[in-house]
Formats: sequence, structure tokens, C-alpha cells
Amino acid sequence: MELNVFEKGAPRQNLAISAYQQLKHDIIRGLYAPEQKLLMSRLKEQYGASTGPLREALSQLVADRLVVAISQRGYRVAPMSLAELNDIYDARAQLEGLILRLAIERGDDDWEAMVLATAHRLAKVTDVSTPDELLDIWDQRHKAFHTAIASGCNSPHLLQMRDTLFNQVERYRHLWLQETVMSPQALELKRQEHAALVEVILARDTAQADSLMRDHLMTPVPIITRVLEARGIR
Amino acid sequence: MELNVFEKGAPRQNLAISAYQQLKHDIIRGLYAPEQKLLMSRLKEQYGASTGPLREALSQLVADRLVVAISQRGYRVAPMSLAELNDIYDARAQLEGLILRLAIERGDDDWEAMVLATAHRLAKVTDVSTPDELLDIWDQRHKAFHTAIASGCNSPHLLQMRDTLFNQVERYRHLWLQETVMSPQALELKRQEHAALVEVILARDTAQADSLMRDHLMTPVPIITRVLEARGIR
DNA sequence: AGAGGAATATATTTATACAGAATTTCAACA
DNA sequence: TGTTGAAATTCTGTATAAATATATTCCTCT
Repeated sequence: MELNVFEKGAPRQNLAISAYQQLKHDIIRGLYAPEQKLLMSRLKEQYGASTGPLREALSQLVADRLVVAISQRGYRVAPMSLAELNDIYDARAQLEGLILRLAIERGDDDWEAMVLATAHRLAKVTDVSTPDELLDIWDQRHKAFHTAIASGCNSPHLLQMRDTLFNQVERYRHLWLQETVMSPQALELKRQEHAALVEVILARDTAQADSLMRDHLMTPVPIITRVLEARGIR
Repeated sequence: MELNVFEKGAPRQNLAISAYQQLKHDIIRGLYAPEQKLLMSRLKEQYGASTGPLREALSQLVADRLVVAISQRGYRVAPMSLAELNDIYDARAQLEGLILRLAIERGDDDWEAMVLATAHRLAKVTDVSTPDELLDIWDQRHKAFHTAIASGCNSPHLLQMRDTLFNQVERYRHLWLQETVMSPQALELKRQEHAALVEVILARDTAQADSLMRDHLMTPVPIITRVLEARGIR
């Protein structure tokens, strides 16, 4: 009998797909510098795939705006800039605000329950052991919390756009996570922000929720700005 | 000296790129039915490219959500449904509303000038000769008008999301354009809607503009619904 | 005889290796 | 210093081979 590693319905792994996932991961984590050339020969040995699948993976990363392609001149990691940082975070705050207002308008009881549940899981994350594990689990539950809130808007296409934008944000956001080592104080502050968010959301206070969400999303920008400037990126 | 056909910065033509553009065009124009299988062998002779470039083109169409890929089972044209129609148009109305509010808030004098200019070009489109040409030119200037309005928001990323969503809308929108043969009356009605939009936009009347824009964008939905139902799509 | 299911055959996707075209590099020279 | 022109590198596309899925045939059992 064959051993079936994959979930039912999940697409079986291609070289193109796995190369795409790994490359994306590595670019977001800053393994390759912005504007660095992505040499086929290097990628081939790095990801164990040949030109065909790799070009396919790179095409998708171009669509994600994490890579730029110049015909006959290969692929490069997309540049980073303060202008892009500001625009991405602004666009994200605007979009997330829109989605939140819709969610408050459209969300049902299941949605409220989901928001409460994910908020609770996030608040309880202080218990775990090592700092590395803490950061991983906190980030994962933090994403789940915000995704739960957004899901209330009930629009697959708006949520898809939110995802796409998040992919682009994540490269900048990673700089923030590296910088902020998640002190107990910072964690407690975030916990309070989230609690406040939950409260106004469940009270269906659109204006207040919108405002809190914006502030919550924009806080990393000054820190990331500092990091980028320190690296000579303007 | 080399002859340079292309704009500065515009990517030079690849087989992958031209195959992508043609395929996208053909899918939007309904040349391939929803869920129709896209056979490599057929695509190869149709677009004069071999598997490599074609897979690359198809990858990008998957990112555009115009094509779906199933591992080891090839590519299919993305399905269409009433649910998707409604969600796409809703998401678009919401996003366009958001962008319009920001444009009214942020747009400068150049923006106002551009809105007026493109509105004028659109209003003057009745003069041209054949009906086919009329539809082409009207559609082109109509897009330019709405793009000019949106550009005021001053956010490349929001405009990029708008573009992406518009690609997905266009397959449905094409059904509407085919159905509405652009009678002089319909054209006159649209002209009035656009004039009203320009007026409230320049008056910076956010609420009114938002409301007019929503109505303007949502009008095709009932007609497209009828067409889809007539084709047995629900 | 007809339905169900294994076994075979065909078709299709996926990956690789190679050939041709374009670009970049780098040294020689004005 | 700047330019020119080969050599090397790299990108782009095709042909081919391997893996996988789909269709067909044929056999068995009720």
C-alpha cells in the first residue's frame, strides 16, 4: 500500500510549488537582500529543481510582488524602500479598516464566538516555555485572531486581497519582529490593545473599532523605519 | 543603432509574456468556457509556445484567479458562479468606495484636472463612426475616467489591488457589454451618471460620491445574473 | 447477459538536458 | 579615461524522457 502523506484535497507537492513556498519563505525572512540577483544556477542547487519549475515558482513570486523580472536579465528580489513601507502599511490599515467595518455590520453569532475564542487563545500564550517558541506561537495566534475578525466581512475576494497584501507586508513586518524581542511589558501592552479591540467590536462600535485597529496596525512603522534607515535604505 | 520599440522600463516581449496576455484576453472574452480543460498540446499550437513558457503564463493566470491548477491534472479555466459574481461586484464596490473617499480626501489640483479631462473625453465619444469602434473607444475612455478618479488616493498598493480585482471582474463584465448593445439612450444615461459623479467629486461631497459610485458600479449585476442563469450557471 | 473490477493501453503532465540568443564581464587598446 | 570586442556567463525555448492520470479492454462473478 502507498503511504499517503498529504491531506485529502490538498494539492500534491510539485517541485514548482515547493520551490515557490521555500523561496517565498526565504525572501520574507530576509535570506536574500532586496534587489539581489536570483541566479538560476544557484537556485537550482539550493532548491533541487531545474529551470522549468524554478521559472514557474519565480513567476508566482513576481505576481506576489516579492520578486521582479526583467526579460533576458533574470530575476531579482523586489526592492524595499521607506516609500513602499509607508504605502503598504497605509493601504493595509485602510483595507483592514474597511473589512472591519463590514465585519461589524455583517458578522453573526458564530463570528463573535470565533473572535472571542481566538482572542482568548492569544491572551493565554504567555504560559509557554522558551522565548523562540513563544514568539512563534504568539505570532501564529495573533494572525489567527486578526483573521477571525476579518472573516466576518464574509467576502472571499476582500479576504483574498487582504492575504495578498499581507504577503507583501510580511517582509517588512519581519524586521519589526526581529527588533522587538517581545518583552513581557510589550506583550502585556498588546494584550490590552487586543482586549480593547474585542470589547468595541462586540459592542459593534464601528468608529471606535476602526480607530483602534488603525493605531494597532500602524505602531510598527516607526520602528521599521529606523531599521531600514540603519541599513541605508531610504 | 538598435531600434527600440518598447517604452523605457516596459518588459521586452517573451513567449511567456505574450502567451499570458493572449490567453488572459481570450479567457476574459469567453473564448474558453468556465471549467474547460486547457490542454498543453492545444495551447502549444494555438499560441506557438512550448511547455516551459506556457506553464509560466498559466502560473500567472492562476495568480490572477482566471485559471485553476490541479497538480498532475493540468489547468482549467476558473469556474464562474452567481456567488462569485455577487462577491466580486460587492468587493469591488467596497474597494472603489474606499479609494474614492481617500481620493476626495487626498486628491490635489492635478487630480481634479485629470478627472475633468477624462470625463470630457468620455462624454465626447458619441461622435465616432461604427458601432464596434464606438464600443471599443467608449470602454477604453470609461476605464481611463474611473482610473483617473481612483488615482487620487495616491496609494500604489491600493491601485494595484483595484487592478487585480478588475481583471477578475472583467470576465463577468464582458457578458454585460455583450448584452447591452450601447443604445443612444443607455449612453446618455451613463453620461448623466458620470456628470453627476464629477460634480459631487469636485464638490468633495464624500458621502454623496460614495453612494453614486456604488450605484454606478452595481447596475450591471442584475443583467449579468440573467445571462448567467440563461446559460445554466447558478 | 450484465455489472463490477483488475489489467493494459493511451494521453497528459512534469522534469530534465541541451541548443540557441542575449547580456555581462573583462582585458586590450586608443 | 573611455571604448571596443571577444569570452564567459546567463537567460530562453525546445525536445525528450519519466511519472502520473485517464480511458479502454477484457475477464470474472452473480
